[in-house]
Amino acid sequence: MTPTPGPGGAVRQGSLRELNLAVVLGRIAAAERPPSRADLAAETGLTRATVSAVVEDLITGRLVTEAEPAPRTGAGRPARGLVLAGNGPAGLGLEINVDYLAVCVVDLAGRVRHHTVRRADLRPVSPADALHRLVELAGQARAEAAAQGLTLAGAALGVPGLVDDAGTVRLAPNLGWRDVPVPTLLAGLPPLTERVDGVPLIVVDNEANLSALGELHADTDGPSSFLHISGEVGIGAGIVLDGDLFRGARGWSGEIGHIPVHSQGRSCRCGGRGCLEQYAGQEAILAAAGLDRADLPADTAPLRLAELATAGSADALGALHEAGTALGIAVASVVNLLDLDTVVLGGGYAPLTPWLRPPVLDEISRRVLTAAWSPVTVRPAALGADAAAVGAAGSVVRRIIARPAGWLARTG
Amino acid sequence: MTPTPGPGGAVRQGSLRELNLAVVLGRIAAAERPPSRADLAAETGLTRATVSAVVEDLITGRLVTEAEPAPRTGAGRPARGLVLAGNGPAGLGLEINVDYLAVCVVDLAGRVRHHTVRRADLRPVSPADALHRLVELAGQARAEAAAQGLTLAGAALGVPGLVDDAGTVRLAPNLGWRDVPVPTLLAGLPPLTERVDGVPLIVVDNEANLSALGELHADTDGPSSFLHISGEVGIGAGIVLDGDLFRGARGWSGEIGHIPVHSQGRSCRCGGRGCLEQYAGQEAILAAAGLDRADLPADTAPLRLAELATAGSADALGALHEAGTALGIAVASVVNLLDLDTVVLGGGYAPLTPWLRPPVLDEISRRVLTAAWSPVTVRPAALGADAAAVGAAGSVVRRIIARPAGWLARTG
DNA sequence: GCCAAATAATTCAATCGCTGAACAAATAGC
DNA sequence: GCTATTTGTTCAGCGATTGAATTATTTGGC
Repeated sequence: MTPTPGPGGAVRQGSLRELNLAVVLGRIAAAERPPSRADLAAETGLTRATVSAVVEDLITGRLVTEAEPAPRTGAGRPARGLVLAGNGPAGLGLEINVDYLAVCVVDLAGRVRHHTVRRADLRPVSPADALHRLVELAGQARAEAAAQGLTLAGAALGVPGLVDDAGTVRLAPNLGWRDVPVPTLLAGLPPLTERVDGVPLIVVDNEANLSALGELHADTDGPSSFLHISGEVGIGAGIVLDGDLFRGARGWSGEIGHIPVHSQGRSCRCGGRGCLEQYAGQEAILAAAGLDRADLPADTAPLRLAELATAGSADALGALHEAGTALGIAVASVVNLLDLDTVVLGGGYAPLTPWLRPPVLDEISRRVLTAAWSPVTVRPAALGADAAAVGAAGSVVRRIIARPAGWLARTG
Repeated sequence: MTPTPGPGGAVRQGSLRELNLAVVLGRIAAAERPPSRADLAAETGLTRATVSAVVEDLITGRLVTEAEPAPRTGAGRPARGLVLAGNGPAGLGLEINVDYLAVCVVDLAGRVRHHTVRRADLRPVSPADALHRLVELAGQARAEAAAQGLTLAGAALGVPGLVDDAGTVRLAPNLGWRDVPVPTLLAGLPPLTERVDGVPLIVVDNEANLSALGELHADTDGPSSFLHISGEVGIGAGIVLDGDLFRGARGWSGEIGHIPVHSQGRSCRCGGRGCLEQYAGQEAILAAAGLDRADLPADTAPLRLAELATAGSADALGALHEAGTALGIAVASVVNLLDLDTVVLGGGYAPLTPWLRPPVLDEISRRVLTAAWSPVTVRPAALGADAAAVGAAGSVVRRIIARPAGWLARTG
């Protein structure tokens, strides 16, 4: 959210306009109903004159448009409502996962304008090949966006693994990737090689992080600080603090899967014992429920489990209780450490929330000292399985809203 | 660090100067050697003319002074170095702990200008009485500060417990406090009742948080993101991210003492089992080392343990190893979650670092996946036992440096 | 149906703070 | 003693915000 001033942090004369562009646009984006220029002036403390000038810049830059049906209130000249433009810049979101590729386009207002999921087992496919297929989908998405009058302002790619600052995937165990230099592999493959505002068009990030951002985006009046847990084969968490993703010193935050929950329990491939993943990872739950993982694709497993649990299968219920307890122990540690009041169960956990929530809440109320004063909410994610793609596209849009000056400078 | 613009986040004409005052003052505070106006202009990108104007404001506001011995380099007119003033505003730091009261005064440059510790067992003393004694010490500190030409610009009080936004101590188990409304009790007790800049003069915060801030303050060229762990009777952690204390949704972050490390282990008063505190808390370590807690005051216990360990006592070494392992398990979870690269052992842990560090590092390298690529540093805190008081005073000073306009508006 | 009150948005001179260039100050080296 | 060099200040110019006045557009009362 913090707009970046000039080099060295100093605020130049021109930064003033840049900052106010961001403030006004941010208000328009966050508003419940389309605000008028006068509303914005009252909210921000700026003069109506200034707001008018700022809004004019935003309108000519295709970031904002006037809403036709102005909200009427009483006497006086009717206000003209301002909304985020639906024909300006848009974000391209990409996702590579174990058994599908996803691409989507999200406009400034957060609406998903295009969405494609292509199922394919990507484990036997080489990284270069997988990226090649993805670029093909991206090309279609770009054409579709153009047809809708949108201009892609950037792209973000989510992968289920650790990504460093340069965009190299250091390790994606479930995909079998190791030290894959995504930007290099994408070089020469249009349409993702351009640069926008000095920044490469494409940003690579962890899937769990982007899913958390997607949640923030999807539920705009939800809390701005929460823990989002993606339950896939591995377990990843995205930490959103004050409306911003917390990435850690090197962008590797949220590795929650190896928090020890049963210290003398099953040994884990990480070298520790009793890691969360051994009890609440997808394979562990399926095994405990007596299901064979080979029988069903990873993305249908949670739904199958939910069916069984609804039908009253003792094995399934027991497996979910055990998983929920383990999850609760880990979540309690996180809540104690960060004092968050909302936990979102995402990815494969979302459809299982009815069964996971009770044991999770149970462990929290037992272990979190402050839970007595202010309760912790545990709820399912608003977005579905491919939240990461939507979150990726949303992160692009988000950056434009936080710093509109960069976009405006491009178009002139 | 982020200076607060006007209401609604808007940047008014005058905010420009406010922001640049903060930028320039921040640079002077962070510089290795006294920078000249020209240096600041080069660093920040502002004009020398602007920097001169800003610096003039800072000098007349007694925040900055010109250093006499200017650092010479080559030809040309000699620069005049700028340093934080030693005769301007200062922060008052207060601490109430189980067996002592502490008061200190820290000037803008971070120098401790006054420091008093009064030993007393405060468990049998009523909160009102304890605060009364503290106010007495604060009065002496204020007189002392005035004698040195300093003006107290605010005060912060650290307590070993949970504090809410209003400054009420919700729970301080080791002190026996529950729902103690500190600001109310202090009302009517000068010299801590005034208001500065609309904010009450005194701020109450958790001791572990303030100790972490003290560490940030004491080691200015250290990293700006770290985990600071205070090992007292309870175990508290302060999380510093990017030079700012992370407080959580309600200010109750850092409750690390009840992370489960041995799930089927000793049952804890919190209701869980195998909590960290049961293995690495001061009482647990002493018991494991075969020492009777009643024999020695809490604040000398760590030193006694260090003596025994140095002398090669098998009991002491075993106790420290067990504590270090438990601590390592918990710290590994935190590092996995937040991706921090530095862990500071503070409070009672500081003198025990030589024995705690190896098992902690051992658990980290075993459990933290990313530790292979970038190692985690574990080191003792720079400040001693009453780091909280210094950190409290430092937090006051820190606020002035981050937002000098407030102070300047007071003095005119 | 017409006028007054009310609210929204724009226009314009004034002002505040930064910029850029010219200038004064102070020192090292030749 | 003179020149090159760097620091810090002065001053006109300019961009962005401000505040008041003006225009635009509707509701409500007579």
